[in-house]
Amino acid sequence: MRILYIEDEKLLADAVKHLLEKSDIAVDWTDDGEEGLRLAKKPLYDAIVLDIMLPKMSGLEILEILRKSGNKTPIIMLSALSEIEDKVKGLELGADDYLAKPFKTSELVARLNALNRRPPLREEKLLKFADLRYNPENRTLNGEPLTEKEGEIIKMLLESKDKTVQKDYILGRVWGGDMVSEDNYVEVYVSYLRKKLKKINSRVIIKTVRGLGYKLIDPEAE
Amino acid sequence: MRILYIEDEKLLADAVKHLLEKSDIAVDWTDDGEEGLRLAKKPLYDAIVLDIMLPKMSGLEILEILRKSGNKTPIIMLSALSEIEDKVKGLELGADDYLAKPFKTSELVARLNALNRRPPLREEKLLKFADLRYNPENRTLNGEPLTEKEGEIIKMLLESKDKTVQKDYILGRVWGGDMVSEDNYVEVYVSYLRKKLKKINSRVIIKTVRGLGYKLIDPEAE
DNA sequence: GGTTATTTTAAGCTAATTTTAAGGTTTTGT
DNA sequence: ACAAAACCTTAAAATTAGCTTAAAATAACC
Repeated sequence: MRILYIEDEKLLADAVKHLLEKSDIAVDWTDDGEEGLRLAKKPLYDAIVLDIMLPKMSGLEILEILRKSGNKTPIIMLSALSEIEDKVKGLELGADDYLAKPFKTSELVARLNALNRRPPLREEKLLKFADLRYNPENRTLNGEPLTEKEGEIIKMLLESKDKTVQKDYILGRVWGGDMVSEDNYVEVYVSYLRKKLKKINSRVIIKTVRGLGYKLIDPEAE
Repeated sequence: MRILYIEDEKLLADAVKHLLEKSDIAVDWTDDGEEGLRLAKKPLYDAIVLDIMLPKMSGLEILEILRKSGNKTPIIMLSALSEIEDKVKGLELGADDYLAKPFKTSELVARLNALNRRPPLREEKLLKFADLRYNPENRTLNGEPLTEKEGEIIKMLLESKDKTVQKDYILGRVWGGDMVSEDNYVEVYVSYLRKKLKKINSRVIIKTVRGLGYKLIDPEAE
């Protein structure tokens, strides 16, 4: 197991690092919040141990930024016993566990192991509309695999529910900005998507809004 | 039931042996760590009761050697109440239970019986999916030995069950963070893994999700 | 220090996806 | 109704991602 340890008390950090390494846990340590955040973004760690009081950038800030960017690495917060408020805040922001200082290293080891025994609990973020379920994780629409462009487009349509998505907007988002504006790209892929909707027997149709773009329609609604 | 009891306090050992035998538990006793290890390797015992403080070789060492060699005999650790660190370490190394000295023999009897009623806790460390069993302890997939990288990758796939694991994520975790991004590493090893899946006649296939990563599929599910 | 196992590098190959292009259909304005 | 514009569909060509192998480099082992 490899963890990132962000802590500004060097003496404590050294001791903890040493003890964790005896328990076969590799530790990368930094005393700097910004540096910590940079490292934390790499998909390298099984867990992050995060002190709340840090120079430059507080542990809570780091936690918040990571979670908002979709990072789901298990995080254990550390802080002085008094800072109860922080505990609540931390767990709210998506920390996985909390340990008050001073703590026994064995306790930390036990919690790290506990965290990593259970699989990382990332929630399913399925996009839904009528009888459609799009899973961006593996790019499947009701089980049917989509290509990258197909996926991008259906995602935009699903995110807008039954609002119209402009063709130019799709073009810009899916094919970089400086396209030699080829509306036909979008048309080709909408055509492919319609074929796949038929294939999976969905009742949803992609309606063309002439001059504007496309929108999803559920004929059974209304 | 027959157990191996490794304990250097002869007086205590005699008493415990006597009492256990009255509860219909056969006891082989040794006061020597090395001798104990030799005996423990025989597939002869339903359980091993292991004192931590031993001459020549500590109980934790014995435990570690046994578990690393794949031995799954249930083990109960004994130690003085104070040695809390040892408790954590012991359970981590794969001990099945822990008893602080001094203890009541009836308590030991109860725990031995409990251990032999439930299947060895060890099982849970195996990663399973369909007909696959991966043992990270000795890095074998249904008995077939894997290399380190192969093991890391199959572990990640197994931990994610049938979710897609991104190629970049694998790259980051298996080959350090700042790689000269070589997707081909992952491709080569996935290829090796597929060869091994065929070799062990598993029905599981590693499906490619183009542009994203890989996931395990059990064709017999669905 | 030599042998074996593992990892990295590289290259040719295959298959999937994307782009291009052309001909057909529908809609809209006059 | 007719022409023009917008859109649809399809298939082929082009491109890209991924697969597989084998050889070279490195690490592990005795």
